[in-house]
Amino acid sequence: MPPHRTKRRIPDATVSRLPIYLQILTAQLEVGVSNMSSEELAGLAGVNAAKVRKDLSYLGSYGTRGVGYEVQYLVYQIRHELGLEHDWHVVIVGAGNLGQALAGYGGFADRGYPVAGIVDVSPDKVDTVVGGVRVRPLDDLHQIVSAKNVSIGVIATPSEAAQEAADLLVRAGVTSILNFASVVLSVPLGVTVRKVDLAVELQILSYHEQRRAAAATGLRAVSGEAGRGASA
Amino acid sequence: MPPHRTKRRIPDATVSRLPIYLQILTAQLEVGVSNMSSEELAGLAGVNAAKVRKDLSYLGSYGTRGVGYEVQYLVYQIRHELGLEHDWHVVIVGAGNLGQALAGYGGFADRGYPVAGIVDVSPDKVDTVVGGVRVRPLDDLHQIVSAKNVSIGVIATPSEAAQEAADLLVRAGVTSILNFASVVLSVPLGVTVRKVDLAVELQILSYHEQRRAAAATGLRAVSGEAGRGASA
DNA sequence: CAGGCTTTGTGAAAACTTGCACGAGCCTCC
DNA sequence: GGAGGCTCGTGCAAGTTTTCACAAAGCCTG
Repeated sequence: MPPHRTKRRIPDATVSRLPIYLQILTAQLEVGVSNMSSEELAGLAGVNAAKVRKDLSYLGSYGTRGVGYEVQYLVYQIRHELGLEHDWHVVIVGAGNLGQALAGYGGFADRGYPVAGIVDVSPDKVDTVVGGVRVRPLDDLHQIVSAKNVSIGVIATPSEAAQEAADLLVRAGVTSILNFASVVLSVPLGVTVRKVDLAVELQILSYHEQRRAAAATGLRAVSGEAGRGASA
Repeated sequence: MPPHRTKRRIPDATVSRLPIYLQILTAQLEVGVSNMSSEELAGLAGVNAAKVRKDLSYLGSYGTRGVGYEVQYLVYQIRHELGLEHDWHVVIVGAGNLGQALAGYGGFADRGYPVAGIVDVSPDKVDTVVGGVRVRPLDDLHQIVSAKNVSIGVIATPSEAAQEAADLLVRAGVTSILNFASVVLSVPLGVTVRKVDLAVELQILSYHEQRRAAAATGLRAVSGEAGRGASA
C-alpha cells in the first residue's frame, strides 16, 4: 500500500461525535478553560474517556501526556477536520411550515451555514420573505447553487415531493442533502444524505417506553427481578 | 436461564430501522400492495436484503418462504413492537421559534403523538396559542404530565435552558426525552434521551464535502486514483 | 406428487465499534 | 536530575452490527 491514501480515514462513529466535542470545547473556551483532559471532556460529552482519546487520536497526536489537550488548538483541529474553516452555503427546498422555521431560525447562519436561498413550487409562496430571505421559484435553484457555490441542500418539502426535490438538487450540483421528509431518498453514488425524521425519533422513544411498561407489568406479575435496563 | 426473560431483546440498530420499514410498508399497503419480499423492502429502504430479514426475524418468523411477507401483518407486528397501538402524549418545553413550529406542524398528532401541552418560562409567551394549544406556565408541567399520563417530553428551549428543562421533565415523571437543544443532557438511569441537532448534521455533511474537495484536489495533484468514496 | 423455482431464516465470517489496560511521555517537586 | 504522579496514545480483547451463503420450506407446474 502506498505511504498514505487520500488521507487517513476517520471512522463514521468518530465523525458523528466530533461536532459534539467541538461544541463542548468551544463552550469551555468561552468560559476560560484552556486545557482539558480526556476524562473531563468525556464527562461533558457523556462518553467513555478512552473513546475520546481514540477519537481525537484520529486527528493526530495533539494531546500532552500528563497534561491533557489544549482546548484552543483542539477546536482549531476539529474545525479543520470538519471543514468549518469557511462557510458552507445551503439552499432550502420547500417554504412551508418547516422551511420557514428553518430559514427563520438563526441557527444556520450563526453556525457557518448561511442560507443562499429558499425555493418553492407554489406561486403563493414565491416572493414572500422568510428569515430575511426571499422565496424564489423552483427554476432558480440551479442559478442559486451556481452563484453561491452551494453544496448542501435541505429538503423541507412534504414527503411526496422529497424525491423530486432531491433529484433537482442533485441535478443542480448539490452533493450533500439534509432530508427532513419521511422518505428514504435514492441518490447517485457520491452524494451524501442525512435524514432527520421526527416520527422515527418518537417511535424509537415509544419503543423504549413500551418496553419499560412491559417490564413493569412483568415485574408485578413475576415479583422481583433486579435489572433496570436504562439508556441514560 | 428461565424460558424467556422480560422478552427477547431487539438490537438498537434494528429498532432504529423498524420505523423506516413501517413507513414504507404502510405506504405500500395504501397503494394496494399486500405482499413483499425482503428484497423489495430492502430496495425501498435503501439497505441490504439480508439485513431486512434479520431485522424482521427479531419480531418472529412472520414471512413465508418462497413468497415473502404479508404487508398488513408485518405492519401490525411492527406497530405492536414499537408500542404504537395507542397514542403517546407529548409535552413540549419551550414555545420559541422551534416549539411553535413543532406544535404548529401537524405531524405530531397525525402520527399518534398528540401534544398534551406546551410550557414556557416567559410570561410573554404564556397564554398565546400555537397549533391550537395554549402555552402554559412552567409550573403547570407537573399537572400536564399527570393529567394526560405523558411519558415523552420534547425540549425546544435554548441550549442554556435545556438541562434545567430536562430536570423538570424528569421530576415531573417523564421517562423519554427528545432533545432539540445543542447540549448533552445528563439524566438519571432509566430515562431515554434522543438528540436531534441540526448543527451536528450539517457538520457531518460538511465533513464529507470537505473530504470530497480534498480528494478532488489530491486527485488533480497525484493524477489518477480509481476509488470514488461515496455514501449514497 | 416430484422437480424446479423462489425466498425465508439463520449460522458463521467479516467489519466495525467500544472499552480495557498499560507502556510512554511530560511535568513537578524535592 | 531522579522519583513520583498524571494523562495520552494504542494494542488487544470484547461486543455489536453487517454481510454472506446456504439449507429449509413453501409454491407452482406438469
